[in-house]
Amino acid sequence: MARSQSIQPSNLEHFLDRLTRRSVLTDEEQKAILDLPAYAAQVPANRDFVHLGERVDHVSLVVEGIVGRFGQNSEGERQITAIHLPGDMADLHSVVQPEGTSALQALSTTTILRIPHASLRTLAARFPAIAEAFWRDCMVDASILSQWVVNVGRRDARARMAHLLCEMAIRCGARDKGERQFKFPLTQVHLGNALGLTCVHVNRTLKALRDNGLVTLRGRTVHILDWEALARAGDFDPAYLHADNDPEQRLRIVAAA
Amino acid sequence: MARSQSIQPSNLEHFLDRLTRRSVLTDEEQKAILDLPAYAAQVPANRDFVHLGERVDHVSLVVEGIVGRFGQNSEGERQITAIHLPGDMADLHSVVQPEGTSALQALSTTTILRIPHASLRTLAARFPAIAEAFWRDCMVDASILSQWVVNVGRRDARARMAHLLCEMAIRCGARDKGERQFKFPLTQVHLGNALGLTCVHVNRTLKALRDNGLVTLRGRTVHILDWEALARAGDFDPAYLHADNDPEQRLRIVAAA
DNA sequence: CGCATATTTGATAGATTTCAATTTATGTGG
DNA sequence: CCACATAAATTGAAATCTATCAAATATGCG
Repeated sequence: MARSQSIQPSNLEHFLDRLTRRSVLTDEEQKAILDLPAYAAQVPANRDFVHLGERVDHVSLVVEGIVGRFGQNSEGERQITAIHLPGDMADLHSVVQPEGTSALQALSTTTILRIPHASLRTLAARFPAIAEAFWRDCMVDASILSQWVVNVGRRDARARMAHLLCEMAIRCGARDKGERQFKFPLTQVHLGNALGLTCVHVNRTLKALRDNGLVTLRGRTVHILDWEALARAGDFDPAYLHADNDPEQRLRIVAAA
Repeated sequence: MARSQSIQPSNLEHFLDRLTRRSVLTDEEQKAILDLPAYAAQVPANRDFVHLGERVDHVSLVVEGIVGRFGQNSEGERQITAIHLPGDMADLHSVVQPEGTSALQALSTTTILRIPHASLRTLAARFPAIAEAFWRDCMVDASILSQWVVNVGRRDARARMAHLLCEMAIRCGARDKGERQFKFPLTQVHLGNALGLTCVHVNRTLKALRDNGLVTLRGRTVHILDWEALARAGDFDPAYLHADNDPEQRLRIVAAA
């Protein structure tokens, strides 16, 4: 089982960055977030650390590695519904809705920070602007989820794969022009679970993309050889990620104290 | 174009019901919600009333009819990502994230109430518990969306259809034992857009379900002939709808004023 | 080095789409 | 209430995409 230990909350900074990219928080509010109690845990690849139907009393912040949120059908076949990278709260929604209807799985060796609901709720109650930032953060995830449905429902295997790789490139911060590369340690089984495909077909789809000179996936890293072509193949428009760091776009409903 | 007029906010009661089924609100908070300004509009079937990429300054509450939220691929093929019934706020998320990445379409002749973001934000800022209830409501939608991915990604056409019809039966309140029926005025094209199938295959799938004595869809109403068998065929577990009306399960983080 | 896991490939079956046509409902004006 | 126009539902045949099954090869890890 995953072991826990109390640590300094310095890794909360990454999460705070994520929040302040889209929401406006005062220094006091930001400090309050950094002061949250957090308990680190190592999770080996392919381990489920939140199970289907489990009611949790904490959220899981991804510090290192990759986490998949998933549901499954009656035959136990998994469908990954979200991929969470370092800095993401994998289940922030559980703060207001702790009865879980999906589960969390480490897709690679992962470090998470567990943060008690109780602490987050105290914070949200004391600082309405933090509750607002949490809400907004959940809505960004929902926006991504919504595109996920479009991807799985209305694109063929090639376009699905291209779209996912484009999304991951942006979210992993690989935004340089020309050749981009980023670490992405998923197996082809994981990719199949994410895209609603079998791993055999994932393999063939990747081969086709590789043969076309669009992208290679070797070992644990993705090399994007032709970003324009990949984005076209995947019908990719990054607007839904709300990743542009424009301070003008940041919102705050609640007045500062 | 849809015409607007100011009306009494009595139709907000249905929305308030939806909120208080899962959140705890004081009388004052409830009254504040009912006092929201609202502008009614009629929308004919198949009209888009929020367009892709549009930035809205109001939310749309469904009063009558059925609304679909959708995205689309580069060829304009639509994928419905959520179906909203009377009492649902189709885009409550836009309060904290107004840049839209999906659009709204009337799936049948529909009446909506437009409620300005400004009013909702004032309310959320003044009553943190209302912001919390809004957040929670959005999370219920996200939970449904998550299952939608599982449905489209990991079930065949028959199971997909069965699952959707089960979900709609519950959400339409058709919970009587034995034969259930409910109004569901979608065309087979709409069903295809919801399920990631062509309308031709929708037709064949419905025929198969009908021939098996599970369900019929005639005119604008669904008759469920064998609920158990349909739920089994659709691999349906209603937990994700969070529809059980157990007062014990209602949450409130924020202290009452 | 050797086992376990992951990737790759081939052949075949099955599911879904596409294209095209026909039939059936639905609504509207006379 | 009927005739008409339109939208929706239905059906068939062929093409395409994806899954399934089975096996071989590669890779990583202790």
